[in-house]
Amino acid sequence: MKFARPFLSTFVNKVDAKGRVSVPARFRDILEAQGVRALYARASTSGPAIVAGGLAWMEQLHAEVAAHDPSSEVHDDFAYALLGDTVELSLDGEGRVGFPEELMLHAGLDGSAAFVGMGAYFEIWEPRALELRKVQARRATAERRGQLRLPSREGTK
Amino acid sequence: MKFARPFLSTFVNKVDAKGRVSVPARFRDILEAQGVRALYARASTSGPAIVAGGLAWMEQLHAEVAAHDPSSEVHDDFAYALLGDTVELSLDGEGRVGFPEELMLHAGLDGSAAFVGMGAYFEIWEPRALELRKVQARRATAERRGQLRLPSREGTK
DNA sequence: TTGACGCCCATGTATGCCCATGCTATCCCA
DNA sequence: TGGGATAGCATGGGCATACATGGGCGTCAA
Repeated sequence: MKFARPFLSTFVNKVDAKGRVSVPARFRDILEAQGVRALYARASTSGPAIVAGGLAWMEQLHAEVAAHDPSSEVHDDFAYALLGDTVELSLDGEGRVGFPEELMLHAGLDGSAAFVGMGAYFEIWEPRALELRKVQARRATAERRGQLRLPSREGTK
Repeated sequence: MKFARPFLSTFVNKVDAKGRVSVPARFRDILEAQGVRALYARASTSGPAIVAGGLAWMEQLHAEVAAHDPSSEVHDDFAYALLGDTVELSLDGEGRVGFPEELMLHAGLDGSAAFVGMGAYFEIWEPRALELRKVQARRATAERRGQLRLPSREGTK
């Protein structure tokens, strides 16, 4: 599979009265380059955030599930947790999506949403919560200096 | 074979007085794209649920059975369990199906039914029971992610 | 005759689709 | 170099449609 362009940077957009949010244009381009005007999203298991990605990311998850014996417990666990909880959201003509109530609550979204690129996928946070998380991440990263691994020629810039 | 659009997410619909349930529109689209306005269903062997899928899924099961020596016991076991207990249910004009009494009982359906996408197929659960199963699945998945680190990509986070 | 089932129509609500507006950053030209 | 023009993007709101749901009627089979 070809290497998809990574999701980068953070964008904060408003959530309107109808619960819609504009997906940052940069992210939109990446998503559409994968063939569909849609994104796939589910609640993060490690924090108050929504994890989302494009078709390529979704196919990876699907492949990961399909790689296991269909009659195994592992397969089912993965399927329920990864596929059963992931929703496909199509973008409207202006590039917006409406997250299900459940996801909005999980991320504590209210008024505005922060899209943060994570490479192959991205996350949506309540802006303040993300800021706190970032502070923590920067501190942890500073302590781990020298542990960064560059496997091959990653386009990390 | 081409990469089929996977069944994703979870939808909860009501079971009306006549025992009919609306198949989620998304699922319907996938089913119809496979050529028939019908779905194939049988009782799950691993829990109180109905396993269902479209023509593609059915053909895959059929192929699995046919791959075994017709005179072998494995072949017969698979045939009885996978094919013999599977029913073909056609959708009505509004995209609803009526599950046989036996399947309703097996899944403990009563009032409402949760359709959960599992990729190549999907399952129908009693909403509460599914939620419990999902909690367990998420926990198991989180633990496994700690163990087996996939080198090339992320997965969940 | 009496259900069971398939087929058809009705309705409220949620959803997607479409057009309009304003902001901003960039570019062009004087 | 300053000011105006322009295009891309985020945002708002109205409207049509799709969807889930409920109910009626006829047909076919025990």
